[in-house]
Amino acid sequence: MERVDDLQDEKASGWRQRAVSRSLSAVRTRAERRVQRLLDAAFELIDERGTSEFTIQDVVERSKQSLRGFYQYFDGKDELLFALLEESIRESVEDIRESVEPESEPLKRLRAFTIRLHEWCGPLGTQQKRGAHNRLPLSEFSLQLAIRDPERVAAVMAPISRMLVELLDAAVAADALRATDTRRAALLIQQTVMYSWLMNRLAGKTGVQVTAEDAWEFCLHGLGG
Amino acid sequence: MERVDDLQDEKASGWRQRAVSRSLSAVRTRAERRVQRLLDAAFELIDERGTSEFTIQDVVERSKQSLRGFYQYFDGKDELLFALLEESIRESVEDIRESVEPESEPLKRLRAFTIRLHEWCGPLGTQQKRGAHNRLPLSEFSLQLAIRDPERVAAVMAPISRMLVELLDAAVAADALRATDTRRAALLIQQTVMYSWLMNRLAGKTGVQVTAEDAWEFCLHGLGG
DNA sequence: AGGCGCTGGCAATTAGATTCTCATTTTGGG
DNA sequence: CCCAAAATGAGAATCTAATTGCCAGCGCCT
Repeated sequence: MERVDDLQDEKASGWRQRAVSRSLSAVRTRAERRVQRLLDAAFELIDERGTSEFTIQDVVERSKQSLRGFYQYFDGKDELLFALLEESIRESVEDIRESVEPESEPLKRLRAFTIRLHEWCGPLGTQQKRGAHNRLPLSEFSLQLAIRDPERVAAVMAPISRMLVELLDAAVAADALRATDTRRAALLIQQTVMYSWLMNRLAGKTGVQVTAEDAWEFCLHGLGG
Repeated sequence: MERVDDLQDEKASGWRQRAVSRSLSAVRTRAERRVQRLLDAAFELIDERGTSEFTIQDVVERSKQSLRGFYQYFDGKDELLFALLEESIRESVEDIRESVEPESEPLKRLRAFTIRLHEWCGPLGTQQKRGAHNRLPLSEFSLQLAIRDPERVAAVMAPISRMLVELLDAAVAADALRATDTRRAALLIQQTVMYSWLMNRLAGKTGVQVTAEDAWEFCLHGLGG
């Protein structure tokens, strides 16, 4: 399905481009629309049901496609999930970057990153952002996927990890923080921030909750700030 | 492995009661032996395969029971999983307590707790403990179960949480630590320590790993020690 | 026009969990 | 020791959801 003469053109930037041949532009357009519909349908289901447990059938029906079609584009359910996760992380990275940019001091930048990331991973606060998706279900499956395919998840989350390491390096360089290994520090921060919703859920009705601020304070001092 | 009979009198754990309460005292002994066999078989499978993904069939065959029998004692697979988790946590609490007792200073006690808990939740180190089970698969479970039934998991982990809060309260009382809310602090510590194996797995081959020591330092400073 | 890949619609297959049925065995009471 | 009720064992049947297979149109490219 891939033609040699297509490869000499501009460098493709994402999986979307590489996935479909350009010589068959009409087919490609159709295919992309199709894939997009599947993704949209899946997102809708997640938002509506507040859970990541939909069936392929649901997705197919909602998107008015056929099972046959689904398996034409995705090797299986996991592939769909990864695609959703990738898409979602793309959005969040963009959003977080916007949130970090206006700050100039290394520590404030790091703080902005932390707080925003926390918001992205947890349940929607009272202040719903634009037409953003309900991200909790996605966090849930990132957890499940991390258990059965950690490398894949790591790859998908790489953009976030990279940004975090950069911010940490900057902070260390500016002497605002001391950390022997920023990558290790990044792991600790990610864990604390991205999955605090899990512990909050476990805490349940006891009323104790770890807020974005709490998480930030904990990380900051934890790294000796 | 045949240490079941003496449980008849002492206070049985939650799942044990639930599982056996249906049949009354006479059959009880037999029933308990049966339940125990199922649990042993499940533990064996987990240890051998290093994963928590066995089928009920496997368990039934290994324990020389029948499906009928399995469902007589457990309402479903989740019940079995919870039973295993409960059992495993019982062991760990015991072990952690032994590890904490010899220490007298509040901070050292807290440290002992943290380090030991970390060892319990992660992959087996080079120093295998007694006939201890491979606990990583169980940690994986606990994570999955925490996603679909958080309250239940919270209940099962309560003994650990309680111990931690006590240690924290003691440390705060001794002025060795300042924390506005020890329960919140407990959540953060649990999260950092119990699930660092997940992040380590995500870090994968990059070589960066969070050790028990790292986790402890992070928590200690994070809480302002 | 003709061929071929893309598609829709569906039946078939697979894997596991959970239930059901029936023949046997065990238990408790007389 | 004998019987009715409860407990079991074996294995078939049912169910859910994912994944594949099959076949007949349809539209695009040459």
